[in-house]
Formats: sequence, C-alpha cells, structure tokens
Amino acid sequence: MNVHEPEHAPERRLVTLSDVARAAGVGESTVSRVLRNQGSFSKRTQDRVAEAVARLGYVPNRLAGMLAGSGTTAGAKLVGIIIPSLTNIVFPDLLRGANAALDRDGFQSVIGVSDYDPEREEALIGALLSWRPAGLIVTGLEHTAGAVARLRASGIRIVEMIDTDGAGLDIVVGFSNRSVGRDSARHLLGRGYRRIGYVGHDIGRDLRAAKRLAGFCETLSEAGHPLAEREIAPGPSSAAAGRAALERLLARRPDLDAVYFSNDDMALGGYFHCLAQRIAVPGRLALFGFNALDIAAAMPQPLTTIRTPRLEIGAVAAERLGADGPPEVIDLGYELIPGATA
Amino acid sequence: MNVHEPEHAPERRLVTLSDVARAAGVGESTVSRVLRNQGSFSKRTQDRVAEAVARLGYVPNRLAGMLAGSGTTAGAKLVGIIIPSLTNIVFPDLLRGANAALDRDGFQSVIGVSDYDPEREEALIGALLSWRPAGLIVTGLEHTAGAVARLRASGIRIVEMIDTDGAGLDIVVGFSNRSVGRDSARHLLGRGYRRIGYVGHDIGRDLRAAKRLAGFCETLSEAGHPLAEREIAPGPSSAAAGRAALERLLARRPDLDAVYFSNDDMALGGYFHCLAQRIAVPGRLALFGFNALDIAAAMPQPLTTIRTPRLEIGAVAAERLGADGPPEVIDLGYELIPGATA
DNA sequence: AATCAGATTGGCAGCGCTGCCAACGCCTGT
DNA sequence: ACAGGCGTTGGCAGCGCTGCCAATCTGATT
Repeated sequence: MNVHEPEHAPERRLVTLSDVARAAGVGESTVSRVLRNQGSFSKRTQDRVAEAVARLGYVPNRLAGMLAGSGTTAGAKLVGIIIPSLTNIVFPDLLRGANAALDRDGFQSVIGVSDYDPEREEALIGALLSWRPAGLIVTGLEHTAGAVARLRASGIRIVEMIDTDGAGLDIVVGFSNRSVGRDSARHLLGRGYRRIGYVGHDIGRDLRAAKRLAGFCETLSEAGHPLAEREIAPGPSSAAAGRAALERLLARRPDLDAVYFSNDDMALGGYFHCLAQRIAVPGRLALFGFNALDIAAAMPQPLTTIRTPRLEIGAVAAERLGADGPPEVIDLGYELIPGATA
Repeated sequence: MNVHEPEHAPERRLVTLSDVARAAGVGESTVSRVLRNQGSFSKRTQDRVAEAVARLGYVPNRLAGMLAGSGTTAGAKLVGIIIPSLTNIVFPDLLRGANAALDRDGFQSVIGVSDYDPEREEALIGALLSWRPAGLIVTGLEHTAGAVARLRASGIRIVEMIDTDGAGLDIVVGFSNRSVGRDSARHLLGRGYRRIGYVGHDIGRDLRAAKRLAGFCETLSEAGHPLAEREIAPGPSSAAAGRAALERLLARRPDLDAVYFSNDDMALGGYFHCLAQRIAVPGRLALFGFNALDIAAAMPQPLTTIRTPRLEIGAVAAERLGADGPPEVIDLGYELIPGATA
C-alpha cells in the first residue's frame, strides 16, 4: 500500500485544532488548554477532546504552536546542538547525554554537524538560530568572528562544551584539554619513559587534540625530556590511521619507548601494529590514549587512557541551557585510567 | 561578557522581515523574494535588501516561513529521521550519508533516537510529524500498529532503511539481513568449519541481528551442521560484551571451531579474548563479524566480515525522500570481506 | 503617440496555534 | 435574594512569513 499521496489527489487538508474543537463541541482555546494540560478545564471536557483527537487522528502543528507562543516564557521548547563530527563516537555520546536531559524537560533538539569546519559551523549557527531555539549548544571555544557575532546577537543561552581552555561566551561545560595533556605526560614520565613520541590526526582541525598535545609537550619539556618525534596522520582519527602512523613514526625513531596518541582509536591502531610486529607492550613500547572508549577496556591489555565525562558533559550542557543565571565555567574533570599499556 | 538576556531587560524584540523591508525601503514580499532568490527583482533592490539584512543582523524565522508556506509545493524543506541508537557507529554513518544528500538539496533534518524501543519510536514519530516534515526516514520494517497508522495517515513520503526482509510501507532502502546470515554461514561451511557457535547481543531489540541469525541458522541446518551453541549478551553490543560472551560460550562448548558474531564490535571483543587466552585464530577458532568497521581492517589479522553500504543507504534514503514515484524496494546489497580470521 | 508584453513591486489574507480577556455558570456567605 | 469568588469557557488578535494578485513601470512595437 502506498502512503504517498498521488499528485492528482484532492489535497486532503490535515486535521487542525479547529477541526478538533468543532468535533468535540468546544472552543479552540479549550482544546489548546487540554492538549497542553495547562489552565483549568473539566474532566468531561478533557474526555471529549481526547476522544475527538483520537478519532480524527489529530497531530498538533508545532510550527504554528511555536510561532504563536514565541515572545512568551513557555515559548520555544527547542534547542540547537552543533557538533563537529559523527564519526568519532565521542560526539554521539555527548548527544546521548544531552538528549536524555532534554527529553526529561520536554525539549526537542535540532542537530548540525560542522565537519570540523569553522565556516560551516557559522552557517549552521545561522540555520539553527532560524528555528528560534531557546538555546544553543556548540562544541569548543573557537569560532569565527561571524559566528561569535551571531551568537551574541541571538540573545539566547549559549553553552560551549568539552573544552575549558579559553574564554567562553556564556556557559562553558567540559574539562581542560591542556591539563589532560600535562597529566598524560606526567604519568609517562613517572613511569620512567624518556624517549616519547606522539601520534595524532589532523590537528589543524581538531583543536582540542592540539591543546592536549600542547600541554603534553609543555610538561615533557619542563622535565627536560622534550617530545622526541611526532607523526600526524592526515584526515580524521581511526584505528587504521593510528596503525599506519605509528609504523611511520617508529621507522624514523625506532628508539622511542612510549607513544602518546591523540585518542583511543589511534592508540588501538597503534596497539594492533605492535601486536602485528611483535613489539612488546609496554616493555618495549608504552602506549597512552585518550577518551577511555569501551573498547580500550576490553583489550587483552587494558589501554592506559583518560576517561572523559562525555555523557555528563552533554547532560549538564542541556540542563544549563534551561536555567538562567550568570555565565560560568563548569569543569567536570577527567580521570586517568592506569591500564596495562603504559 | 554575557550573551544571556537578563530577565528585567526591555525584551528586545528580534528583527523581523518587516523591519528589513522598512529599512530597505521596499515591500515585505520583495524582501521575501530576494531572500529566497525566487521570482524577479532588480539588482538594485537586491543590494538594498542585502545591506539592510546585514546592518540589522536579520535572521529569518523559519517557523513562520514554514507555517506560511505549508500547503504549497515548496513548503517544508524538512525531514525527520529516526534511528534506534547512537552508540553503534552504524547509525551515525547512516546519518552522515543522509545529511550529505539532504544538505545538497537544502533540507534540514530533525533526528530522534528510539533506543530500540518500538513504543518510543511511535512517540517519536508523533513528535517528528508535528514538525510537518516533507518526509520521514525510519529504521527497519517493524513498527507498532500505532506507528504504522500514524505514518499512513501522515500522507508523506516514508523511507524505511537498512532492512529489506519484509513488507515496507512506501520506500525501502537497504539489504537483506537474512541473506547476510545465509552468506556468512555459507562462507564458514565452505572453509570447512562444522562446530559453529553464535555470540550476539540483545536480540529481542535488534531485530536486524535476529534476522541475520535466523538466516545463518537456516543455512547451517540445511547443510546438516546446525548451530552448535549460542550466547546472547544482554544489553547493547560492545567489545567488552563480545569478549565476555565468547568466554562464556567457550566454557560451555570448548570444541567449537568457529563463531559468528552479531557484529564487528562483538567480534573484536571475541578476538581480544582469543589473544588473551592464546587461542589461535583462525586455526583453533575462526571468527566472523558483520559491518566491516574501519577497525576490523586495522586488526593484526583483518576480520572476516560483511561490508554494508551504510553511507549509501543514508544517501539514497535521503534522495528518495524528495522524489515522487511509486513505492519501491531498493536493495543496495553488501559484500563479504574475506579477511584472515575465518 | 498609443499599445502591450514582461519585469518589478506592494498589499493583504491567511498558515494553525497561543495569550489575553471577557463572559459565563455555580456555589458560598451575609 | 444578592454580591462576590472561582473554576470554565469561547472569541479573537496576532506570531512572522509566503502566496496570490493587482498595480506600476519599462521598453519596444505599431
């Protein structure tokens, strides 16, 4: 059976609120009140409206509702979320956390994916603002000047998530990536590693990874054991990229005793390289990741990595969007997972 | 600086189209035409409008636009997408594919996540329909009766993606999961494996995995080597779940010579178990996955698995949403990747 | 100079719903 | 019996934008 309406069909008008009102024998505003369970009405009215809604198969038109309700407090039950990527499981995790909190408060979300492109982010901000959301959740602190101007002009709550290293516009929820890098370096140094390399992915785009690396290098240098070598894979992070990049890195510097990866995906690839080349981990080479993916814990040797509160960041971001109050920075921290690879 | 508007502020009204019209010294409909680049207008008018828009920082109100434009052809440039989960990378991939195609055609998407819960899917369908989208993309062919009724009543294009094993409502884009199961079994049988087990995740919810298993079992039985044993991990698929489940499975049936996993995540966990227990793969135990994740190819021994056209499914689903035409089933097929584990 | 097709433009009625307010009952209290 | 209070209810003006149509302007044609 075809659900699609053929072109020549008599353009069946959809059921509207006023149809329901007529069918139930009550006024439009009464139906509206019953449907939103707001204001007062009798049980009898409620039943009649419910019956009419069910019988006619009425579906409220949220566009009209939001338009009419705009300007008022209860207006927009909608938020926009912009993330840089869907390929990295980190961002779906943030979405899950945010969605859970949003659902609870009866909010809908509209999502945009920027592909790590600041220009595209700016365009998305415009697109999402045109939905007149109650608030916007964006990723990171770095935006184009145009994007910042739009965000400022919107007058709505803005939450920047994941990163706390820098100045935020309004609410900032996340952790310090720089500090993650420093702690990672400290851990490796503490375990006696001295000839340390780095394997990362396209760092010009993933600014958070760049900040981790910066913090990592700082601490290494301060300790007198500066980063020995680095290998940056072009494109997004992946196990395949990590494996290939580690191979190239070791070809140039076979003497390394530890490698810091931009994240667990890359580290897992590195681990696979070690398995394939029979490089003892961590005896011959230590591996350190970032993100504490589920997969990292399932490895024969659990990966040494850093757990980030992804779901929580999403949840807190969503919660704050609804609240009012002054701008603030909420640092949710992170946790170093010792593992067995470093 | 605070972007958030304090409560007591004089409720700055946002710039509207009529503000722009006044500022540019033209009529409202002229501004509307220029902004949508539709109809005809002079270069001079266009410049004046553009200037006014920039000066006032005008952001069109899509709610109003869609409401006004509803009923007409060009009305809704919006589609709804419902996926069961964000944890499994498969679904973000579908989204990416769909988003790419949607962007190209100037569509926006609203996304809902059902958590593999049919009731929740029904609720989401209602929520998304209330946006009056031009079409809806849903996952799988199984829906509650209520959901089917709503979809039918909506009168819009419906695309059901991923699965072609069953009757669709309108457009169906995907591949046969049952057939995937059969081909997987055929491959294992062809390589001489005879004592074959299965490791899966919560199959009551992931209906596609159940179909693959059904096809798999059929072929095994037809060949006279029925499935020897199965182990179902509760909850969603993950490497950790796969690893633990394989361990339990082998505890009961140490004599198995091959295991079919519900997907690559689970298979990767199984592989880790084998590494940790020094079980030779595929000599002592063969492993077979599903989905051809990037990670499967990066393993020391590439995983034997099945590549599914995820991006393409998303893209085709999005494309078809815009086109009219009769209902149809589009089978995009899949490809068996031999790998080195089976 | 009058005419006419085509390009440009503005006015205005909705799209479907919500907020506001006046209008009802109906039940106390005096 | 009447005023007052409260729970209910309906009417109606928008929300900001688009579609439609008539008005105006342009230049070329007869």
